[in-house]
Amino acid sequence: MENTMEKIVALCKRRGFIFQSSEIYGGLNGFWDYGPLGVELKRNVKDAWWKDMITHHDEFETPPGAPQSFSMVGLDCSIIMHPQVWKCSGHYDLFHDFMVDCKECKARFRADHVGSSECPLKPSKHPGEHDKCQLTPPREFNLMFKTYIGALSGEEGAAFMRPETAQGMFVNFKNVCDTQRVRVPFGIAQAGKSFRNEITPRNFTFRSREFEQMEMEFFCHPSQSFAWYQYWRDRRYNWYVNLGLNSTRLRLRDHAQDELSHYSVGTADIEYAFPFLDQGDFGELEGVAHRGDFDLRSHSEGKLVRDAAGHLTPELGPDGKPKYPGSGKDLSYFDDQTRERFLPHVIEPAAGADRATLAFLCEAYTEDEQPDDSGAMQQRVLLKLHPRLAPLKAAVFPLVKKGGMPEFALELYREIKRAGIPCVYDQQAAIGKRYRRQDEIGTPFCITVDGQTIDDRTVTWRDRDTLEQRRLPADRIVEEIVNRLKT
RNA sequence: GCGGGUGUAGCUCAGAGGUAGAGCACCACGUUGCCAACGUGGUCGUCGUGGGUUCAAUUCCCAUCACCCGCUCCA
Repeated sequence: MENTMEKIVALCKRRGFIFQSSEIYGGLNGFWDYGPLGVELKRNVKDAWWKDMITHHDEFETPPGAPQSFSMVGLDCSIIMHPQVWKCSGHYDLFHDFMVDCKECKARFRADHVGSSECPLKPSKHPGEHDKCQLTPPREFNLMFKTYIGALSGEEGAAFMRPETAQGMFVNFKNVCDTQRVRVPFGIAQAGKSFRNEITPRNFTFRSREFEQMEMEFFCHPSQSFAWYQYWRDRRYNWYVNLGLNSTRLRLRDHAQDELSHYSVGTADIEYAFPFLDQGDFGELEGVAHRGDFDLRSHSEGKLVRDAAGHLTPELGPDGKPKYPGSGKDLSYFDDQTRERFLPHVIEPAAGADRATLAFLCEAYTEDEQPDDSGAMQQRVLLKLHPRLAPLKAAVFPLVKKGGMPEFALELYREIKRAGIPCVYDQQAAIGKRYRRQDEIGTPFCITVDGQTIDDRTVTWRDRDTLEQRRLPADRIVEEIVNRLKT
């Protein structure tokens, strides 16, 4: 089914979910715009996340599987931060490579790894050692977007647009502790744009250069950190399942030891088998990482590296001082109950909002066959989106444009809108076509006003997935929609 | 960054060196009483963009941009 993805991309464009950025100018590789329906869908994804993380969190109750109760707070940091943030986080070095291409064998090597890389041309060992090798000079690859602060764009004003939202939460750890009366364990959550100069943006919105993240940093006592890691890993996986990714296309995968980042002591990915991937391949939706005390230490002492004994210590420059000095601020936490001072460990569930949105779209895309008015089977395209995620929750139709039906339907439509529920009114074309139009954009409920409505104020409630029809009093429609949105 | 493919109406696509077509969609009117209805009428394109060859280019050539596939990359 390699063209399933093409159909989804075409549907996204045709119905106004996702457009290519700057399309009238020929498009821009790696950038995408969300249309009128897409913005609703993606906002619903982010809202679901924010509400489940922050708004609906009960800090007095211990959730199932959690070691204890805890607090959650939100944050919204600037996209451009002090350049030192990225030096201490490790992004500056790791995202900033010099690469060498060989024009003969079409291979690319990191400039600092040429001596240890293998040249495809035998019998030479390393790139550049064979007579045929044609290496380009080292070229700079900046994986972070560089920008300039101030109207005079000199190098002294150079800065970067954040490649992740996480650092804003580490940098504000002390501010949150000092102002919010929170106690460890607690989490800080943030959703927002991030930017990475991906070498190969591809696969629709999956790998974009501008994208949105939903990240949370959970600060806990080191002795409890592994229990919290397991809690968040399972809880985040179930979040996707409960919102509709409940097929075998979703999986939770623990990283192997050699796959772990330089700072991580445990990481699990929540992955989805996107239709654009090969059979058996999965793409990352969210990474849940046990980051230890790497981040708070780095922003305090300076950028850390692992020494010969395997311990994290500040990386030193030629002068014997930290290569990238930290803030020098004490970011430890004092527990006034246990009289203990410690540097909290961090569990980080970091999700891609665009990737989640795309996964929900892919999972929802369904083709089935339903009989038309003459009983012949016709193909139907529908998005089986969870009602919480659907851009529109309901559509109201008059069965035909006469007999007072449009007036009644319009009034019902307005009542639904006044309740704050995204809804459309449509009296165009035949009733069957209107149902199908809504199916294609994932509207879960259609309400039809007919002749009987005028007599007894009941309407037809039609379900997107089952096509089932029920008769309900018009006055109970808003209540019914609200109830269905809670499940 | 490399190699291959693609780019024509909102969508799916046809087309030929002589200045563009179909189906669907969309809009109007009428009809239509629950799952992509019917009739009549109507709107839509600088043929991805820029340049070249030619009397004439959407068609041939070059470049460029975007998308797809493969390689490379992916803290």
